[in-house]
This record gives sequence, structure tokens and C-alpha cells, in this order.
Amino acid sequence: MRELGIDPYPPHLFPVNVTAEEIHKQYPADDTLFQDVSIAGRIMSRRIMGAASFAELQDATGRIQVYFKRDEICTGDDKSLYNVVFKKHMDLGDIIGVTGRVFVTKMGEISIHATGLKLLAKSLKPLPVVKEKEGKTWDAFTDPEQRYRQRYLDLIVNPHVKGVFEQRSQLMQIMRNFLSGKGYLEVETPVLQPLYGGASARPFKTYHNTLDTTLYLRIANELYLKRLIVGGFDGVFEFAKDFRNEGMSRFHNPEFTQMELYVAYKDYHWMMDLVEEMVETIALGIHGSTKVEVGQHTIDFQRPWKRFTMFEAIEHFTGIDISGMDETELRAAARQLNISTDASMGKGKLIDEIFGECCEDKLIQPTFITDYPLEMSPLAKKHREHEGLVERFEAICNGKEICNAFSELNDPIDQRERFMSQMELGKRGDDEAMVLDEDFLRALEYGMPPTAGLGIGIDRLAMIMTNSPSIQDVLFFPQMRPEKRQNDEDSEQEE
RNA sequence: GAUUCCGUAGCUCAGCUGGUAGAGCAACGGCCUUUUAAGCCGUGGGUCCUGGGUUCGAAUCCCAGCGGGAUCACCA
Repeated sequence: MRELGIDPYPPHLFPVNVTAEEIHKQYPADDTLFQDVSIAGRIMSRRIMGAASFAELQDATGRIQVYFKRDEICTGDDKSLYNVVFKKHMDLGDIIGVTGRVFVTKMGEISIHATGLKLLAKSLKPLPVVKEKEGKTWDAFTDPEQRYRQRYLDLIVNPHVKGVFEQRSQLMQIMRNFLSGKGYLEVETPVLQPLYGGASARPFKTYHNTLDTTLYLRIANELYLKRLIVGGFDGVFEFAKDFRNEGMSRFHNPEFTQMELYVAYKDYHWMMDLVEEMVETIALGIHGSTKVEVGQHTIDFQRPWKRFTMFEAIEHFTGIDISGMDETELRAAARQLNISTDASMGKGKLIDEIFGECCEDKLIQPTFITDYPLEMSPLAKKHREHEGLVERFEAICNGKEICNAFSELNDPIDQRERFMSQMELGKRGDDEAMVLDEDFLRALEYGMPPTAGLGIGIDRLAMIMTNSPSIQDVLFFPQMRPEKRQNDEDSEQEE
């Protein structure tokens, strides 16, 4: 092509003045429009019939057909632009710029009658060709490994994939507007932390050369946001990438996004109202309805959501009232429900286990589960009425937790004791136990107002809102094993 | 981490109980001035994931490894 004097990667801008979507929306309702268009995109299909051809052009908004006629794009005697450049040297996947006018073909398809054609970027690799007609699809690009590893290809070839990510972006935008609109401040806190905290998980560990110190990638930002509440902000939130060095599944990626929110002078009842309102707003914003199709179910986010205490939920699904049981009785109840237990499990763990086995996956419609065992929640405030419980709730939806929240523990003495018992667990070999954060305790000692806190899994919520069965479908680049072991010897030598 | 299924052309797949590879689309060469999964004629294209083993002979059987999916465990 270079021999023909054509730069396959020209440097100049191409003056686009219209998108495929705009044309489809406004034409032919007003057929005086679009008589001098300039549009750019990728060639997705081509049908050549001698001196005339049709091609489908895909831009960021969609596809539009382009009609090329030899004598229209080559007005002089030199027909090589059509005969040689277009027919021989252009391929599916090439990015081109087209000028022309919009018209409707005999077959009734809105198309662009091209008067000019320019190659903007050559594609050297063949594109998977997906064809569709009447709902049937040929040669779909479906291999999950290739779709995730080469997301760019997936996005080119599978248009609905873009829609999923647009909805994810919309979700975050709505949430951000919702929270900002209430006057809360969006903040940023450290990803690299000398101590990891705010959740029970194994961290990624790294090292800072100049400081000569170990740092951890955050597993949560909770403790930093609460420091900001101590500092006098009434409401702070952060969309936080968190990192947990744990197993992967269709619900878990090593890095994931959580939105955490802390609001002073509120409690967990207040926070439930906020979550309902916020998620309902998101559903309405994305789908125009509180009802969302998810797999086999229709989930309705209309307020108010059902609220159960954990004990009520267990009684509802198993018929067993465990609220007054001691550890031995709980163990017997678990055995009766075919739940395996081991000696290390305390009362709280047993309750949590029973709930997880018998209730969680049955909760399809959004439901708040409240009042968790104290042992499982070292950062939550003790329940105002019930011994052994904390003021905590989770929202369960489609059988999965979508958020976790509590009245935050602001008693520094109680907090220190909770950390101490976590460290006991750590000594007994629980590698997910929390570590004591002396600076956080110091902050609490200055006094933190009563505060309600929330963590909401953005990826999980996006899965529900976009009807995606796997977290990999709502992450552009889900974590995969490295494709090739390159320079194997080099890396071994570095070790 | 455990179990299980899968890995053949650029894409989607076929290849039965072992005889060293096939289709459609894409590509390449032709014909065709409003087609739409365009069509018609012709051509090329594969370390059958990798490495071992069994065998006269392996894409096929066996073992190990790599990669992926699903389920489970841990967790959000």
C-alpha cells in the first residue's frame, strides 16, 4: 500500500461530523438532513458486486451501511481508489473515513452513498466475523478465554458487551450524583497501607524501597474513612479498588471495587433507608423501572425492602428458633440441618454458617438481614438491646450479599478489646484475622461521632443490574493467568 | 485448593470403536452497478495446547504439564 502512495496510518485528523446513531434516529423522518456527512469507523462486513459494493461501518454508537459506487468515489479516469485500494487492499477491520450523503436503499436500509473514502488505520489481523439474521447468529466470538484476554476484540465484535460497561459506568455515575447531592464528600485514601484493615481477608504485600518498609494493598478503606469522620467531615465516600489475595470464582476477582460511605450522627436503620433509596434510584436510572431481569428472576428494587433479623430469617427458612441457644445447642441444630461443623467454630460462626447454608441463596428479592453475631463484626457497635449481637445489616439480593453496613463502633476501649480478640484468632492460625491499628485507635480516642457506615460491592451490583452471570463480564480485564511464560529463564535468575 | 468438562484453520465446529485432517464463514484469484448470513467458480491455509508413553501407526488410547469453563471451598 505504501508503494501506492497510501499511508496506512495517516497522521491527520478526520473531520467526523455525524455518528451512526444520529443518522438512524433522525433519518428518514427528515430526509433533508445528512446530505454532506463525514463519518469514520471500522469495516465490519463487505459485499462487493463488481463496480458497486456495500459495507457495514461500525463507529462508537453503532453500525451503518455504506454504499460505494466506483464512478462516484472515482470521478476521474483513475479508478484505482475503488478497483485497487478498496477492493484489493481493504479488509474487514480496517478503520476508514467516508464522506457522502444519506439515502435509503431499495431494500429499505438507511445507508450512506459514499463520495469519498480514506483509509485511517489498517487492520493487520483478521477479525472474527460474526453474522446475524433473524435472531440467529453464525460464528459468534464466544470463547470466554479469548473474550477476556482480548477484550478489545470482544468489544468490537460483540456489541452488547459495550452496553454492559456503559451501564456499569451509569451505575457509578448515578451513585456518585446521589451521594454528592446529599452533600457527602468524595475522597481518596491510600491504596498502599502499612497496615491492612477494615475487613477480614488476606492482603497482597509489597515493598517500598526508599522507606525500606513493607506495604500492603488495601483490602478496605474503612479505617481511613472513619479517621476522616473523626476529622470533622459529616459524610465521606470513596469508590475504592480493593485487593484481596484469595481464591477466584465467578463472584470474586483479586481486585474489585467497593463504594464505602460514612455518615456522622446516623445509625444502621437510617443507612438501610439510604441504601433502598439509592439502589432504587440506580435501577430506575439504568432501566427506567424498579424491576430488573436477572437470570430466571425478576428482581424488584422498589422500596421498602423486606427486613429480617438474622434469627428471624433462620427461623423462617428452617423452622428453628435459635435465638436463645447456647453453643452446644447451636451445634446440634447445625448438625440437624446437615451442616458440617468443627470444634473451632464459636457461637457466632455457627450462626453465620447456618444462615449462609439455609437462607442466603433463597433470598432473591432485595432483603435486609440485620443484627449479626458480635464475633463476626469487630468494627460494628454492640446492639442497643440484644447481648451478643451488633447493629449490622447486609442487603441480600439474587442470593448474594450486595452490601454490608453497621452502626460504627466508636468506643475506643471496646474497639481495642475487639482488636485484641482478633489477634487471638490470628495467633490460632486464622490468617484473615484483623491486625491491631494503633493509629486508628488513637483517632477514636479523640472521639468519633456516632456514625453509620456502608460498603457496597460495585461489581456485584453491576452483575445484577446488567444481568451478568460472572464478575468477569462486568470487568473489562478480569484477572487471568499470564498467557505465556515469557523469558522464563530471566525471571528465574532474578529470583 | 478440590472435583469435572474442554483445548483441531483467523472465527464457529465435525472428525464413531487408533490408519498421520475436514465443513461453513474469513483470506487469496476471478464474475457481477442497491446488496444484507449476498451469490457463483477457483485457490491457499493446521507443531490437531505441550511433553512423554503404548502401538507397525496417535487428533483419537494412557500419563504428566499448561490454559480455560463449570461446580465446590474461602470470601465481597
